[in-house]
Amino acid sequence: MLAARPLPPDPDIARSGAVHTLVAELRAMIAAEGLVTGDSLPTERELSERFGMARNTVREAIGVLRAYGVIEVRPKVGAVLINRHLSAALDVFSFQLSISPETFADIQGFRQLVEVNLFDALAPHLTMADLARLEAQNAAMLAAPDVAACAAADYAFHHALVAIAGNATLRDVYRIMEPVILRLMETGKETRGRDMAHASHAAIIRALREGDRLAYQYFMADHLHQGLGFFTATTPEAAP
Amino acid sequence: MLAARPLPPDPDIARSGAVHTLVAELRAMIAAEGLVTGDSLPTERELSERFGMARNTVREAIGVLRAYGVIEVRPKVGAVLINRHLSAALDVFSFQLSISPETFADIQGFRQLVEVNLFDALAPHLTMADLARLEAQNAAMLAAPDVAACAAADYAFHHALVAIAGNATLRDVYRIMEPVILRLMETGKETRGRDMAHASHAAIIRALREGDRLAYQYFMADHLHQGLGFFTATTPEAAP
DNA sequence: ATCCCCATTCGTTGGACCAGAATATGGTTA
DNA sequence: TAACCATATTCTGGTCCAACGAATGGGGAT
Repeated sequence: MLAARPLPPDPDIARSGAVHTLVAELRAMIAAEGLVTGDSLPTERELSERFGMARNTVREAIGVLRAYGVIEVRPKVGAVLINRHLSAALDVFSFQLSISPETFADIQGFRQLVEVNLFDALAPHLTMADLARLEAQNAAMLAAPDVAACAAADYAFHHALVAIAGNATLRDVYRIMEPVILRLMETGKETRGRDMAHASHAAIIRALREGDRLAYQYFMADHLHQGLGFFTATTPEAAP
Repeated sequence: MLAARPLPPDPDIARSGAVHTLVAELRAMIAAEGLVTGDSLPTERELSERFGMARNTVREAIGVLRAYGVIEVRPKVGAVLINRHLSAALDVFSFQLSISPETFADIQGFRQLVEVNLFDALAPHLTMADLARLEAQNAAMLAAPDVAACAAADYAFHHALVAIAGNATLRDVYRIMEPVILRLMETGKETRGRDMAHASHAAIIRALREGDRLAYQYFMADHLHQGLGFFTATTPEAAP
């Protein structure tokens, strides 16, 4: 079962076959007919008839397009064009995202970079409803029955914070990091307890409510630094 | 509206159906059996028998995994695990037909958030060689023969900047966004010329060399704001 | 306008055939 | 006998076909 081959001499993905050609033809057809987001493709049977291929082959090609975030197929209505390429690409990227110490460090560093400096992107969109939701999520963290639920609530708080900024790319990036962040938070909860995180969140919310940029940055940096501290102690290699 | 949804983080994508569950099960199987790059999966017929699904369904799931860059299927050999999810993500994102103005603004906003605040993550790792390379790339942008090459050099500059921070995950995310950033830069070059970008880059490098955090933030924000400004000013209605 | 029924469409299944590659087989020769 | 090469066999993926179930949108009846 274990492959003994050194490495495939053909690094190229299969560029032949009916499915691949059909994907290319569909792409060309979309471009030729000027279809835009929201338009729908013909039915599978019609496509199979038009291109002279079996419906299973058409389905496989459509599956590729769906995995690529180009179309979204709804039963009875057909395949409609969507604009979710980046989300799909990030999904693909994160499919095998390993939960390793390096990834932990990367993502925690990314969170510091983003969340501490998020205030300016956040403030213009912030509403009272947002603040109420953040407080509800913070309360839910305290009421969580176990560590996993607590970590989930913690993640929900930060994800909601990021979502308020209204940047779909940033939200997608956070979404793909969710499993890693959850693991990170669970470990943190086990070592530090949840009260500290709750207090930090409350301070962050207060700073947001008062529009205090410096206070927000201070509390957020402090909050994230707590999470970073525990695990840098467990990673031997953090240099160059 | 805030009903306690247990698990669906993204209700957009279809998270049901035999194909999706099989993808998840295959993913779990790979993790459970500790399969690594080079190992091979059972045959389609064996999988269909083991999971009680038709071979066509198994094929669709395998097609998804192949589109995700997780496996590469060779005739007679079967599906072997590969480690190409990053390049697969690049393929996915390059596949897109048209880039919407929303995506442009979105990614530019993401870049602002990241790159403007990158200084603190950058400074500890910055070396003289890094500065020299940045200057070389900036010079290359000026010497580029055409707009595409100029945009490529521009992207190389920013990618190198992000890479210096030493965050591999962030660097990969930037690589995934490369096609869109390139398109963005090409359009910018056509309207604004390259001298302005070159001057901004030079100012950024100077700020880095002098360790001037505020100057770096100022010039980077200005630089990225130019790119955003042109685009928001010239957002035409998408091709109907 | 509302409700109900039906036709259409996707989702999935089971089976079939074909081309090609890996392997076993058998014959040939040193 | 043993090494070697050509052939036959046997998998495996790639494609196609026919069919059924479930869900849903639309059209007709009220």
